[in-house]
Amino acid sequence: MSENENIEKNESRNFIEQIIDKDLQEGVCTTVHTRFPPEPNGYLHIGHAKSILLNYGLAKEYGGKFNMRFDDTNPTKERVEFVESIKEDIKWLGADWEDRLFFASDYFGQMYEAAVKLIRKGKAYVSDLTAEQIREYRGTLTEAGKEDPNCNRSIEENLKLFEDMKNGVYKDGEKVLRAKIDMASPNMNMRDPVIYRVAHMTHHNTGDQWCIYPMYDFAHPIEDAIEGITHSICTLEFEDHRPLYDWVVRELEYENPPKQIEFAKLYLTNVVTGKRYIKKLVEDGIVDGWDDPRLVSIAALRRRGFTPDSIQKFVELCGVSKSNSSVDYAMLEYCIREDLKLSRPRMMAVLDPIKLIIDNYPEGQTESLEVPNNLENESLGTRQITFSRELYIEREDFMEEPPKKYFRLFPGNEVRLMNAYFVTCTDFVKDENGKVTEVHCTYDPETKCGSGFQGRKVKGTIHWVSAADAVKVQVRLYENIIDEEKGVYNEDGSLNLNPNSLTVLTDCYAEPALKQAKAYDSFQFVRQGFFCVDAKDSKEDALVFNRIVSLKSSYVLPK
RNA sequence: UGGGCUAUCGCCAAACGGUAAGGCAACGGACUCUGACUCCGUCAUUUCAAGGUUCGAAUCCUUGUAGCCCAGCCA
Repeated sequence: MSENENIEKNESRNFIEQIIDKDLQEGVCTTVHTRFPPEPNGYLHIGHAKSILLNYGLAKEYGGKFNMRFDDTNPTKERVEFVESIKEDIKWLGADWEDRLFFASDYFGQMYEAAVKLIRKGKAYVSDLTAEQIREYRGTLTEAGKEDPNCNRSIEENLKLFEDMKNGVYKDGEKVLRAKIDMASPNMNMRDPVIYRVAHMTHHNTGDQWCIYPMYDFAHPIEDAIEGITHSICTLEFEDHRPLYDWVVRELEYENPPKQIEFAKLYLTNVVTGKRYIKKLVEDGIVDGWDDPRLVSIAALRRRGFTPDSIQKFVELCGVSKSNSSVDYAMLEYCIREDLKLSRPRMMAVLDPIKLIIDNYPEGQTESLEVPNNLENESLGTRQITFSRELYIEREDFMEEPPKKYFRLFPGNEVRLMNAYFVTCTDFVKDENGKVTEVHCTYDPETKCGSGFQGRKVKGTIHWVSAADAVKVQVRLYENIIDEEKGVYNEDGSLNLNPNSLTVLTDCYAEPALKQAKAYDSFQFVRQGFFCVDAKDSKEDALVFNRIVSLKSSYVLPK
């Protein structure tokens, strides 16, 4: 049992694992069966990933099962488009529901029967009250509610009325079925909650078969019980609903009652997940869709270049608890760097080019150099790159008047061109605006990479691409979409946006091997960061790279 | 101010009456054909506060304080 192994390894177990351990030990259950139950009313984001991976991970850890279930009990909000995108995202994350893909709507018949059972037990009644009246009768946080005038209808009358509801006799809102619990409960959820409402609406799954739909609080425990879910894991805001969840399970007399456990949602600092905010960002043209790489929807993370493994690792690192918290975005960055560091080729690309001319390198001459794709991972093999007289280097790798501790190119200084030769800066050219347009240098043929040259050392190594061979690409740099200084929201409730969240560089040069790159392929651009071919905008002859994350750096260029 | 929940390092998070793990971030230093990586070191005498019980308290008790959630025919 992996469960015992974990205990022996003395790994600290989160509070949910501790509950499950205890349940297993005490025979409350003999297996573990979890589920991820989204309503198909939007796109999944990083917060959902935590829930998905938690539920899936628990099932795997205990040798149990994991179900995929769409909680589609409210046709006004749900669309097939979302069920498809959700399935795609979950598969991509790696959570495998095998053959257990379910819909709450598959159980509408059983839910109807369950409601009838409650009526027969005198535990539910049909109410004529309007929505406003129900609200008034409910009381407030500090005052008890009042009895519904219909709460003492006979069982026969309730049965008839409920059947009429089902048969379309009533218009939307005209009648509801309420559970008969306690109008004076300090828990608002227990004040005779509505469990069925009339809604003449076409359902994405059941079409026009039903005109009454169960409410979440009634439907969810039934769904869990039918599927044999042992541990129904949800987020903190449902804590107050647990007494109702337990009430439904008890009144319906399920044999192996599922247990609801609540955990704290995952929040990331300075990100936007609210549907209405993202909708506005899309409408305002600030982002180019729900999968804009600055967003944290699963689709956006995928497009940005995050990997399922990096997200899995991130979720693990965050842990599971009951305290509301907000995890630093840096933790996510750490996880993706960890994943790509050894697994991706390290290529050279110049994002802000300036020409470097090697005056003592013969005009027209080129040479091919074999370079490893990843010095720390030999299995990635090698590739050929072309060296020539005219190269591009980063503009910030040259300074006319360098500050202290500047190891790069400046007049008289020698640096290493990565994978090639040492060069010494001899001169530079400026245009009429004083902008440097080219840098001149000489190279030392003895210092060739791989020659074993030990004569002297240089402090700086810079990257480059051969001007004649380079492929011109577009690179998009991202920053937090939120301006970190002042937090996510402005005083008026609008988003506090970072105006520099997107930088598009159209004049970048990459080494020719990158021409082969396909959508979602990712690389390290040496000294720059990790980059991923944009799946939406990149074309074979017009490559677009997203910067997934920069490399860490302890050096800041003085400005 | 009715009910429910939560407070442990800048950010996550262990510890379950036996003397504050770990990770991220940060900061030193070593190494380096990436100012990266790696390595080594530093980073809570104290757990929201104040009292109390105990040989011993982050853990138990008392009284406070702060934050989150609940008055949908949403989930």
